[in-house]
Amino acid sequence: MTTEPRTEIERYRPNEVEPRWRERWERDRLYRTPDHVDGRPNRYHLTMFPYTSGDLHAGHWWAMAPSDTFARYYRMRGYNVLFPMGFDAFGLPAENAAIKGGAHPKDWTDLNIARMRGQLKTIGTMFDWEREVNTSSPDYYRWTQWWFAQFFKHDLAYRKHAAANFCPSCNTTLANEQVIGGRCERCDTAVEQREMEQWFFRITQYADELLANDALEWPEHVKLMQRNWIGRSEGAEAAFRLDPPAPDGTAELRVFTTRPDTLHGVTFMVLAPEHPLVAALVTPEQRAAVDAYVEQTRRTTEIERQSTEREKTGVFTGAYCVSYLTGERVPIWIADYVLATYGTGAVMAVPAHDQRDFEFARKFGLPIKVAVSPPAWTGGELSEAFLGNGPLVNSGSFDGEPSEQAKQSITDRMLASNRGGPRVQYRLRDWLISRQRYWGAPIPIVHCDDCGPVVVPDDQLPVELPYDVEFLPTGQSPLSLSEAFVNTTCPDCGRPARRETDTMDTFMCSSWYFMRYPDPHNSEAAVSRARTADWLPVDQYTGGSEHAVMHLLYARFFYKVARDLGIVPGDEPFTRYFSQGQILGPDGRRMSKSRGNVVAPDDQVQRWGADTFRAYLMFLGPWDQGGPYDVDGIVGVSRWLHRVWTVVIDPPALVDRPEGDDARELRRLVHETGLRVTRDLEHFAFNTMLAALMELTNHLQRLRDAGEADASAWNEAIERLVLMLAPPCPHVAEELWARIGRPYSVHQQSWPEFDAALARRDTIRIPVQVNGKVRAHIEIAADADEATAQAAADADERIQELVAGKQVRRVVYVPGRLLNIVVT
RNA sequence: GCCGAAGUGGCGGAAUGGCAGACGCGCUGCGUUCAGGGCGCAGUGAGGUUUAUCCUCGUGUGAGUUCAAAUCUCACCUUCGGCACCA
Repeated sequence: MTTEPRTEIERYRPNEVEPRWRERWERDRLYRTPDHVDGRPNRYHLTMFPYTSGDLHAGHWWAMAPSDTFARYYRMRGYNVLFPMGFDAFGLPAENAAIKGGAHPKDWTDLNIARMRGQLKTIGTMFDWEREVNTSSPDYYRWTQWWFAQFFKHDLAYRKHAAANFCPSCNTTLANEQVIGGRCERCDTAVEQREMEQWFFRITQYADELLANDALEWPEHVKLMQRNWIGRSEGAEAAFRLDPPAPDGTAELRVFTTRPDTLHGVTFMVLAPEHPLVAALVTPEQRAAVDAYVEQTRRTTEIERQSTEREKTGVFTGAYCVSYLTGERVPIWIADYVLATYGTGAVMAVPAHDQRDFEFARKFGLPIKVAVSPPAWTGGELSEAFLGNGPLVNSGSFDGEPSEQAKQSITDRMLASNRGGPRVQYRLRDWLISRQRYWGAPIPIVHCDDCGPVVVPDDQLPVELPYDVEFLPTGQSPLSLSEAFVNTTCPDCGRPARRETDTMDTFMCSSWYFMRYPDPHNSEAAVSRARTADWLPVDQYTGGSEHAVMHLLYARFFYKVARDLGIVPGDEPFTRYFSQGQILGPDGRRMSKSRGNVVAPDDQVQRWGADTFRAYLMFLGPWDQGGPYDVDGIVGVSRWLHRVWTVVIDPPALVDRPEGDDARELRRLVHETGLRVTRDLEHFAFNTMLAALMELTNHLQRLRDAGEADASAWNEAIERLVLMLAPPCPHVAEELWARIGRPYSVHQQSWPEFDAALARRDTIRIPVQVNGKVRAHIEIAADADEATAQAAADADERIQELVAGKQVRRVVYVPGRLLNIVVT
């Protein structure tokens, strides 16, 4: 292949092009988003804001480059797209950095924000920085506190005792992350569970509504995970009479069961070791064993406890109870497979029909009594629990009833005698929002000896986080050491009172930030009705799959509360959600500094340019899957952009030959590519979108090397290529747009229209199969009918050979796809 | 353990019932005075021999449905995400 000698052309220099355009865009406020633009409908795109952990890493680019590409595409489609950014700035790492001897959490965080904002700008996103939010700023957390007050006023916040991890040596509460194998990560001391009074939000009140997520345009697996997390189950609550009554006077024990039909198979009861009745019920002889077991349970994580494969453990309390329905007296045990946080914290054990109860009964020699007959059961011993349905046996007057019916009739009987009744139970628990930490929004409550807990009035918010506070672990929330903070007066009665010293879970800050962007500087309201009506709900949310359950569930909860307050439209915050996978280090493991596998985006940008890095991240693979970052492959994308540069600024000789085969094929390919790119963009298939653009570029390169091309087809191809390049690679697209003499800015142009009729091929090549194996190919008209295809196949020598002397059983013709001849 | 997802060349991946391996990396060969992580052309899943527009095998493992399975069904294995105080 000989190439005509050419004069030296100007090279593509991303590090010259990119900063120049970013400065221009910023100077022109190109990405400022007004609340209304005539003729452009509003559309709200949102990508999860980052935690202010320090430097931006490749994962941030992985999250933001595709979502920016998507937002830019919609901007070109004629929408007024809001695409804001901010910082999730409260949290444990800031405090850890401070304790390690670094800066104050606020200084550390502010420094990180400044650095990250600068780095984020180098991605070349269309974020409207005039709407930035920072959850640790008093202007923001004032309103987080306002939210708490709303929950409090609407009886959605309450206090109760709850356990927290506590390190007796460091004298501080620990996050789950800080507990390694039951020990403190800093000093290796065994971690205890310490009970304290904490605040909860009644998310369970919205459980049924949160469960109804069918209509959301979210990935099905995310909706499924949320439904399983909420875990609705219907069953019954049943009361049992304590015999004798507990020394504290308690007369009944209540349990939740999904199998009231098996009530006659109950042979013992099991309480969670933390159950409040345990201390009262235990007999003196059993006390030592029970105390030891309770202590042991405190050191076991909930995940371990739920393992169905673990050897069952437990201790007899010495107490008994009697079933109101059967009159049978059964022993009461405690075991860690029963969780205090689910149901009533107690179960009626039916070893014949529950595998965990079965294993427990086997181990401790407790009786196993069949209440539902397995198929063809002859009264023998079971080798495992029978979980199915069947006719009741050993169940008195209920004998013979099918279990589905017996569930109802036994529940009815309990209800009639006021000994229980139907009950719906959720796996979802109320949301514990108290944190015994410094770097969070203070809970706006004042404790008054006379008035009890009083919420701080709105006009006294924010309750400011004091700067000068000792964070060293003292066994108390750091805020409790600040006399100036703690001592106040009761907003109701004016007498001396003490402030709440716990702060709020940072998930609260991130549960409403998307409602703030529409009016981020409003000093009169957290969210203003007028602006939320303009923008909410979010049309497209994107973010990491690790947030698929908790963050998204909390945000939906907040939104429903906001709806009930009348401040947002609709019932759901995120109409569409796309969950991206996680980018891993080159070694296939999660990027972390300690592993030394962090891909620093700044280095990549310095070396290759932001557009190349953006495109490479999108080219790596499907966005919802994530995967390892292969450092070497980026050169391919770099080469591609250099090729694009070359074909645009140094075209072949342009001639007037619009009806030539080359021109027709180029035009066809441009429209085919455009349709592929458009479809792929709308499906978040950025990798195949870029592959399609590469194919078009390669074709243009071949035409360029051939020396000449039809002017109209070439110019149309180049213009559309640059327009399609604008969302994924905004800088180089802007530069090339200017170089082909088009008016600034490419980002204010419309997405081109592509025509399926122009993209169609006249003739196609399809495979001919014999018995499902490809044996030949035929060239036929794209819309050929079966007879035509059959005739073309019959004309093929190989097909003739393979079919000769055989019986044709069937011919399958899929137009445009294949012809399959089935012979015997 | 429970809930969810994913397993395809040396590597990232494409194909979502219809030609497995698009696009790219890497590698091999050829060409090019190519100093700026060059450029162009050809080849590149494994095996076979009659070297072809050929044959056989091949998408984690095992079974099944279908004219046709990477794709659907069942069972299993492995890896990843979440499990309520990391965010």
